[in-house]
Amino acid sequence: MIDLKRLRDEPDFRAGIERKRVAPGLIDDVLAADDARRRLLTEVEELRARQNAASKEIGKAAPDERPAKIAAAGALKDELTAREQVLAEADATVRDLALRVPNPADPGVPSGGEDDGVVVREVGTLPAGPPARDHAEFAEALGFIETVKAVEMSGSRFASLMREGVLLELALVNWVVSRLVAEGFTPVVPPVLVREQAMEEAGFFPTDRSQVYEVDDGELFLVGTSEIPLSALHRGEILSADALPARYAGVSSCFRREAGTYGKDTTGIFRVHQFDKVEMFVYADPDHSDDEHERILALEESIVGGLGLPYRVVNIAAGDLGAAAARKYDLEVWLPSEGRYRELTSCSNYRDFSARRLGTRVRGEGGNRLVHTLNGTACAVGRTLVFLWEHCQDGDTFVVPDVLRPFCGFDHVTR
RNA sequence: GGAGGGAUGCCGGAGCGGACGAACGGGACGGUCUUGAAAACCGUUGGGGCGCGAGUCCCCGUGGGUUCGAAUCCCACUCCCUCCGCCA
Repeated sequence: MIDLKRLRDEPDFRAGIERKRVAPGLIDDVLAADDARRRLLTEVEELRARQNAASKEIGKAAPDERPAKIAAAGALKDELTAREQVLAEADATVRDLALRVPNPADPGVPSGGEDDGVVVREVGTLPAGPPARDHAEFAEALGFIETVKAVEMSGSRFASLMREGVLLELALVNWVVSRLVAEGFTPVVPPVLVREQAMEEAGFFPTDRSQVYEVDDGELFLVGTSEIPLSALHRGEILSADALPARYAGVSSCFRREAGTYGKDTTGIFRVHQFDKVEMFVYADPDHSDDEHERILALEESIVGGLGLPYRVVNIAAGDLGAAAARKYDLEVWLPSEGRYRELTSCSNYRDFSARRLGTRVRGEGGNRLVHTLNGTACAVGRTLVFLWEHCQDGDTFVVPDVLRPFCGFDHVTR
């Protein structure tokens, strides 16, 4: 959620919001509603102060004076109750509006939408042409995935990973996690079922509710990313300054309904309802979150680059950032069968947007401040396999990238 | 799944419906003393909102309720503990 005080006081803050797609008038509506709310608040608090004082006197008063004083206090109370109701409505109005206001885009973020991201750099050499077989065909042929029975039992966008495909998945997870541990990340296998409250506090509800699977009559929800449980790790806490940065590496299955993607990426496992992912999540000191962001980006690059995949880094434009991110980089990898770059990983700086609802702060000299939170994909396993299967094959043979060989125990697969 | 007990500040632990944002102990921090340290002694020590400020309001697991007044009474929920049953 947004900082209303900054929205009120800092023109740049407002400008950053307006660079995202916001309903016209929303910002003015929030400000007006907040103004009304604060006026009511002052009024109610004055009434409360009088009511408190009146009640206190009753306690001290002589027994014969009490009935009159209780009557007077009762009258005050009725007035207070009425005003409190108006205040509660004003509160709700402000909250509803405020929740719709996105985090402002950073000054360094390009303006525009989906097509206006700026390519920061391109790394690696692109293959001359398309692969002998696309990832779906190749992986089916070599027995790495099974889709027919998976679709029969679970529906479209489900697949089984099989044989060496499984060993490759485990190798990827192992390699990536061990790298992150070496970088100071604490590995976590979190719950993938969470309560509605966790979804709300992580900022996924109500916006992305339609993308989420419900379980147990709506008691629990399957997470679409371990960002959700990782963000809950310090909810409501005031961390000591030396606890930051706190870096976590979540390993989990992720579940997404992929509503509204009918017809997109229908073959293979590029886009599925269930996949495994290693996710980075960092709680950072507000003064150093930009450094952390660059650090996460560098890690993502070294992982994708380490696998030998040609990629480019895109500085995502304001309109494409989503509500929470102030800045976001995507790593797009060349997909030979489509002859274009497709998103593999990304990393975002949420600043204090998410921490405000989570209530995660740092203890500091001049008072406690909200932490900044950042997240980034270390390895979206299934999709990484897609790229590897297209880049490291000749039609019948899959060649394992060097870095994974110690983790999977073979260097190629032929069928 | 059934039966009972509990949730208070960094920790432990009190708290007849009015004097409680909360005793007391421990810890931590600052100071005195000391060559240094320990001990002893003195002091400080929760969070949040609104307001230029004086100040004021809110928070004793969470959400409601009763009352002039709730940490204290009532209801619901969550979590923890004990016992029984079941179980990878």
